[in-house]
Amino acid sequence: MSFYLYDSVQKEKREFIPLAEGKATIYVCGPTVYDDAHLGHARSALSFDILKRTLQDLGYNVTLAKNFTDIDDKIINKLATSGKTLHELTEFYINRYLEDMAALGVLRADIEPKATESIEAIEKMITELLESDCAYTIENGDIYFDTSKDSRYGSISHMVTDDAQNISRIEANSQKRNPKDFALWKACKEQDVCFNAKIGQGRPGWHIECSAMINKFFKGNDEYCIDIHCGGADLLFPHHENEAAQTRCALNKEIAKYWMHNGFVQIDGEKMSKSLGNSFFLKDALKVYDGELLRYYLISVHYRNDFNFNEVDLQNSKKRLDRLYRLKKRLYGGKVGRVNKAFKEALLQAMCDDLNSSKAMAIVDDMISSANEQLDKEPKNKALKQEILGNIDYLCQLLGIGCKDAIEWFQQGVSEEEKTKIESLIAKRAEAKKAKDFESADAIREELQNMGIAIMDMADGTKWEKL
RNA sequence: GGCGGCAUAGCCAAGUGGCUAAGGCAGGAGCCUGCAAAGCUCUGAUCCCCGGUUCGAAUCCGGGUGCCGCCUCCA
Repeated sequence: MSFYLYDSVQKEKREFIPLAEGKATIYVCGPTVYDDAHLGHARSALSFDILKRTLQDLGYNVTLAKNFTDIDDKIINKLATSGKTLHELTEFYINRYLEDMAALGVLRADIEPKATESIEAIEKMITELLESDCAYTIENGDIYFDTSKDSRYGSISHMVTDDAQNISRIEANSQKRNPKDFALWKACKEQDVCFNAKIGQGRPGWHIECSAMINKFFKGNDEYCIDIHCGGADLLFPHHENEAAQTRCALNKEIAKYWMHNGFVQIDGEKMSKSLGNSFFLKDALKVYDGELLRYYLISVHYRNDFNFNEVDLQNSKKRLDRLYRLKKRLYGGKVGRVNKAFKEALLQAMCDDLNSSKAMAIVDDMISSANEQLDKEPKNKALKQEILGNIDYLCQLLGIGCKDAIEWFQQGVSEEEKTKIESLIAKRAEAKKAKDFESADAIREELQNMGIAIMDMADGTKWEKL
């Protein structure tokens, strides 16, 4: 089965043909670690997590790198008030990021490079750029990239290079050769964090990190460094344009063969930003909602579309995901068999079409309905039960959905004490039912309802769920 | 000012030239149930507007309207 992805540079779906047969190299632009991760970080991480899972399922040996930008203006600003060292501060947020991603079921990257641990590679690349006159040093010691030296500058984002037409908000800097030139290295100034380097004491600019780290960790071939370069839609310009330019000038090849960009997350139809006061930290969302539910909700919309996060749709997703767990609960404790071939093919086929997770989820819904229907007809069919559990198992592997324990899923946030009480009320109700005292039975059901517990009488006894 | 994206039933959301426009939530009907719940079945849209191309368009082209993003740090 071939994998097709929408290349956001060529603006069309392209068949994935890797640089090296059987291997896939992916680089995802990760977070700048000066604060907790928000829903946008989650969306990006999830988009490329399902990319990795799909390629793995197709048999590719996938190497995914996701960087941490751990030196940057915002981090330095935060340092002043935090009382921490740079390393303490960034480690703190890196760990919190990783915790959140784990809760969402995002697989750990194979390589997690940090800018501060790649100074040598960065310095080497800047030196090469200086030697070929693609970079220049200004009076204060800052080193800039000369965008005019790259004839293909603009080919990634398709932004026009004629600055007369482009009312840019780029600060005028008389020492820059071209308005679009950007800093590769920022020379040490007061109260700055500095690294010792032959190119002068200072710290790297944002764009050079990614280019240097990709070159450090991936060999690529004569034409490209890696297969797929991923990131948020906002990174296309200038970040990815600049990455590509540096790599062309320093290494004489393209940084990536394919580019993928995920769409934005809005909150209730508005852009998420601190100034609007609607920043939605994952940590806060995870206090209220299960990580797998957030995952399910966030991948229910195709990764390239914008995503409008809101409570109503999230609750809709909860109900939808509950259906899957009810099916899993129905087969609780059973042996997990092999996945149904047609189901697997259909799911994978959907994912191979530029990660159509939305379609994949519709296929899952169909599987759930038909499984319930068959189970109604043949409640004792062991092979059937095993296959359904096999399907759910595969779903967990491919999409990271349906991985949790089905009983626990419906009992989240219920204490042991409450559970005992619920069980005893259910036992009481069973007695009342047996004695045909439906009035008492219904009263107990209402009492449970008021506790936020829904019950359902099944063939093998009464089951309950936390609403 | 430059560049780009989106507009599908009450809501969310697939589909990008051709069989009955996926799927979910909400709503309606039925089966099941002591009654419910859960589960199953049935039930809903000429695809923002106007032109054009085509035997045929939600899907392609042109023009509107509306929303959003990038051009400054941003996933």
